[in-house]
This record gives sequence, structure tokens and C-alpha cells, in this order.
Amino acid sequence: MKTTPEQSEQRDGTATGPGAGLGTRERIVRATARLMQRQGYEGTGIKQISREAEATLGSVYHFFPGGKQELATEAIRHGDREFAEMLRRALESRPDPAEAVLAVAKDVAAELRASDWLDGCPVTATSLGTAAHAPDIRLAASEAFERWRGLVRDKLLACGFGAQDALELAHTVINTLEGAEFTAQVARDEEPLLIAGRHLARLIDSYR
Amino acid sequence: MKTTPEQSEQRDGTATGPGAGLGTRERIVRATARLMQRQGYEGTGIKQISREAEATLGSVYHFFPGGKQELATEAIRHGDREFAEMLRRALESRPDPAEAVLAVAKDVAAELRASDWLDGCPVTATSLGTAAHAPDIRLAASEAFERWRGLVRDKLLACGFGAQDALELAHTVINTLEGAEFTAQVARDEEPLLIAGRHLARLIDSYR
DNA sequence: CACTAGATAGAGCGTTCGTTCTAGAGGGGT
DNA sequence: ACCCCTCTAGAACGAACGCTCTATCTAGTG
Repeated sequence: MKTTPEQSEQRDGTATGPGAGLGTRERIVRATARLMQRQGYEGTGIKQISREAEATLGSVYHFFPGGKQELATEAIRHGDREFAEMLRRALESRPDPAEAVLAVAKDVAAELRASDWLDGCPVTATSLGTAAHAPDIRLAASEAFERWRGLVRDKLLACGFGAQDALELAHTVINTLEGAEFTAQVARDEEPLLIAGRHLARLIDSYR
Repeated sequence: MKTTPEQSEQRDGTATGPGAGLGTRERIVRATARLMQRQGYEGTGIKQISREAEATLGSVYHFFPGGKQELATEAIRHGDREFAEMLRRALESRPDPAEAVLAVAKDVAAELRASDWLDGCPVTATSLGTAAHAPDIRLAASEAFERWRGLVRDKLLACGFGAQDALELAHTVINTLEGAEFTAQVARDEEPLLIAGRHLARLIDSYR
């Protein structure tokens, strides 16, 4: 329809749903991310994505000639950036790292509950089950975790923790939140996440 | 072919693959569990299951008239029992709960590595992405986690921990192992699990 | 021998899958 | 005026999906 990807979609009826005013490519990425977060990689069809993004199949393959796998890696990177932003904000808002991690756990719990326990970790949901036959998806997931870990590690380093302690704690912070979020999701109860937050705060404090 | 499900399959050629000598129903459950552990619920087809189990489609629907969802819940229960058994053994083998949890982490890491990073948590892999449209699968997963938690909690209670501390620690032990296993899987590195084991031991010790 | 219930066997149903393909619309450059 | 490139549009393909269906075979019972 148009060439520049911004502020278009007004001439036709494609700008009615969520993501209105965004470029076609961005709408596709967001739809992929949201759908795969809830249904997983195999559970999400490309036609469903194009429908949800209010784009046509032609557009999907125009922007993502690599097909479903490219869509998935891009969706993982999208989820990566989104959570990294939330994590960065939470870590910056509290000087104390233990309090900051507790705050992150509470934020995750609130978001999960608000979605009626549907929106778990987008990276996990999208990449699970693809490890055997899609190395680039697995790699994108690994990089997302590494980025999140880096944010936590830097916070701990800035608070005077030793290099190895900081990195190892960052590992466990991310992994525990990950596991607790999934448990909270299947149990439909935010308690596991709140317990995880308290335990992680206690663990961090034990290293001072 | 025969009525009693034990020691059959010898007259024909069905007893050649893994699970030889088992009843048809049991072979189907094991094949489902193994495949869904690696490929997830949506990524696993019923025809693939019947092929892998060396059973026919008719047999699959004969034993599991509830179809794919019933197969999945049964596979989750199978994985539940298997891990519960390993967990129980590890917890019984060490008097100290912190050491026991560390041993569990090492066992999980060894198994994951031995499978070339393919066999993650069967419960997670099977249930992820089905939460929205398959309540019984979600419930079976929730029950599995609850059972595992119960084993850890009982160990802590037996070691003199308070009731609430024991339950909360059990939550975090299972959740952290869960998250660390997935991270180890995508990173193809057992280090996250070993770090998790050490941190969990430290956390448990901090409650004495 | 006949009868029955349990289990096996697989063709075939309609649907959806991921992907490919051709056709055309829109706007800028010359 | 024309071309050209980007992007949109959706029909069509073969394969695979979950599931239903009928038919057959076996073992046990009378």
C-alpha cells in the first residue's frame, strides 16, 4: 500500500485492531510474540498470525522470508527487549538489589495475574520444543536469558558484590523467577512468585 | 492380539523396539511421554506416537478414547512418577537436606547432558501452551509440581524445619531447579543447574 | 462349535498446516 | 510519460493433522 512504514494504514481498514498506526512488519512481530507466548511455537499458525496482525500472508513472507522460524526468533527478541526494559526499570528504581529483585517478582506476578494466567514467559513458551530442530530459536532464547542475567549482574556489581558472586546470583535470580512464573501459571496462584522474590532477596542479602 | 497385557508381543514382530515385553498401553504412554518431552504437546502427532510405540492408531484410541489430551495427561503423570521416584531416592540417600538438594541438581544436570540437552522437564514441555484450552493438562502439571514439593517439604519437616519454612523452601527448590534446567537446556551448559544447587543449599542452611 | 468382548489394523474423513506462486497497487525517480 | 521497487493480496499445493469408522483377529466362555 505505501512505502514508508510509519503513520500509514489509515487509508484502508487495517488500522482498527491493536497495534494501529504501526508499520506492517511491527504488527506482525507483535502478533507473533503474543500468540506464541500463549500457544507456543507449534501451536501457533502463520495464517493465525497474519489474521491477528491484520496483514496478509504475502506481507508475512515478504518481511520474513525465513518463514516460521524467522518469525519465532524475531518474536523472542521482541519479548527479550520488553522484559529487559521492565527489568532495567525495576532495578534502577531501588538502590538495594534485594529489594529490587523482590519488586521484579511482584511485577511479574501482577502481569501474570492480570492476563488471567495466560501470559507466561514469552521466551520459554516460544522456544520450548524447538531445541532439536531449530538452533537459531534456541540461540535467541539463550541470548535473551544472558541479557537479563547481565542486567542483574551489573546491578549487583554496582552494589559492591564480587564478580563471581554477582554472576552466579544473577543466574539464580533469573532461573528462579522463570520456574516460579511457570508454577504460578499452572497453579493459577501468584504465591510461588512472591515466595521466590523473598527467597532471592534473602539469598542476595546472605552475600553481603 | 491378546488379552492379558503382560509378556505378550512375542508372537509378532512388535517387541523389537524400546519397551519390548511391555503391554501395548504402557508402550503408548512411554512413547507419548518421551516425544512430548522433546517436542511439546502440539509438536507431537498421534500417528508419530503410534509409530514410535509400535502400536496402531486403533490401539491408541482404544486405550485412550479421550484422544490427544488424555494421552498428554497420562504422559504428564508418567513423568511425574518418574521424577518423584528419583527425587525420593536422592532425598533419602542424604541425611542433610541441603546436601540432598545439591545432589538432585547434579542428577538432573547429568541426565540432561546425557540426553544431549534434549530431555528437559517432561511436565513443562508437555503442558506449556495448552493452559488456555486444556484444563485437565494444566491440572495434571500442577499436581506433579505439588507432589514434588511435598517430597521436599517432608524432608525438611523431618529435619526439624518449621512448617511454613519447609513449604516455602520446597516451593523455591522445585521452581529454581525447573528454571535452571530450562536455561541449561537452551544454553547447552550444566552450569546453571550446579549454581542453582549450591544456592539452594545455602538458602536452606540459612534457615537453621 | 458358536458367541462375545477386548484388542489390533489401517483406510479415509475434513481440516489445517507451512510454503510458494502470480498478480497487482502505490509512489518516487528520470 | 514510463519504469521500478516495495508491499499487498490471496489462490493453490502437497503434506500432515486429530479423529472416526469398519473390519478382522484372538482368547475365553458356554
